[in-house]
Amino acid sequence: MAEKKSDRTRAAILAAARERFGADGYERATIRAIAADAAIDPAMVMRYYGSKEKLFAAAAEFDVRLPDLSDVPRDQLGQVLVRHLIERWEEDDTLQVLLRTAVTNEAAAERMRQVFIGQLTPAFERAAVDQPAVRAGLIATQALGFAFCRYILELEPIVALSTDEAVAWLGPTIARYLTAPSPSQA
Amino acid sequence: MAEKKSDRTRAAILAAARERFGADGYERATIRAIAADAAIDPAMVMRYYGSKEKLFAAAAEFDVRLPDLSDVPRDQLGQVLVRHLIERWEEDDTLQVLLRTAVTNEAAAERMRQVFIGQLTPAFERAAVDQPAVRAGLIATQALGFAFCRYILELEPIVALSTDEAVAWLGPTIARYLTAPSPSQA
DNA sequence: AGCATATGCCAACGCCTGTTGACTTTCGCA
DNA sequence: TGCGAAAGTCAACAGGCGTTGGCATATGCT
Repeated sequence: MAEKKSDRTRAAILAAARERFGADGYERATIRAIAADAAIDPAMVMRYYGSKEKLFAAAAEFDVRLPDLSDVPRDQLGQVLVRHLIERWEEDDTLQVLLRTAVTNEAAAERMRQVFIGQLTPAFERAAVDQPAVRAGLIATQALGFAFCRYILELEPIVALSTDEAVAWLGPTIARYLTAPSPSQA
Repeated sequence: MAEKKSDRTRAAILAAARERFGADGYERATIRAIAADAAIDPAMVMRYYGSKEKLFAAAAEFDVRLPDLSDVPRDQLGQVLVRHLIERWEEDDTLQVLLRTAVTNEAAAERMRQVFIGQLTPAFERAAVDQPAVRAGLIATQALGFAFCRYILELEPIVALSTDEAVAWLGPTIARYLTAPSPSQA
């Protein structure tokens, strides 16, 4: 009885929900379509998750899983961080869900803020970085912009980049946002 | 008869449409709400613009209006470009409309691609920049990411930046994307 | 003034949405 | 084998949507 019958249905619903929310955004992803993908009745979605909003909340759970940065050499911080973010991005489509929905859904926006400010800032504090909030914000602009162009807009030159090329291009940017003295020039 | 009565209604509809599309995104911005904002009947919107899609197409017209970059000193390119983009952003909310809608609306996404690849790339070509497409794409990631965090997500540390501070932070990034040799470090 | 045309309003349509409640089937345990 | 609960099905609801066509009003020209 460790695995009940209903658990698999719940999981199927959640997987379908993530796919639809990620592909269509919050409003265009309908309960009916999600249910059809999971091959069950729309009413089951309501029984298991209560409402579309609660289903979304469950589908948008995310942890950026930052590694410990305090023992990384200062001059490799950018590369390490960028590589982690990009790889985290591609192994888990939840961030694509958030990106696609945060634009019109306040709950998604709040969760995104929580990830990028609430999780990045304290990690930077622990790594003894000054002005951790501003730096977290700046890094968010580059990381989210990259994801937006690569996965949502699908700009050809950005889609074409390999992970290594992307790391090589973005690494120095992230590094500078992380370590450069306040408003600086080049 | 240079200015007919209907022209003002058309303009009122377009202004209301821009506001709603920019605030709510494509699907949540309803014809009825736009018409209410413009203080006219929903049927008028159809009469003047034919359909919601065509209204959107009219509301999302945008030109990035890049200045001529060929006579700007190489070491000021980043600052100049960033300042232009940010100021262009804030004087015209059409880009916010695009940003809010490109996520779920293919027409908006296509227009955004046209702006950032179709307008940036040839300008870089004229300024004798090598690999203009990749560089345009990279600059798009940083510019759009900044706008996304500042105007859509409203991340506090990014919202709090003044224009000058933003230029100081992003300028070197854009400059590097514009001039650094291919995949580089530092 | 009188008429044609431009402008605007109203009511309704067909469709799709999230959500609900009642009903049927399946399963696990005594 | 029975019985109760869990799991799944079905049809319908109320409301919002884009869109349409018919009708009233205002406008401008002769």
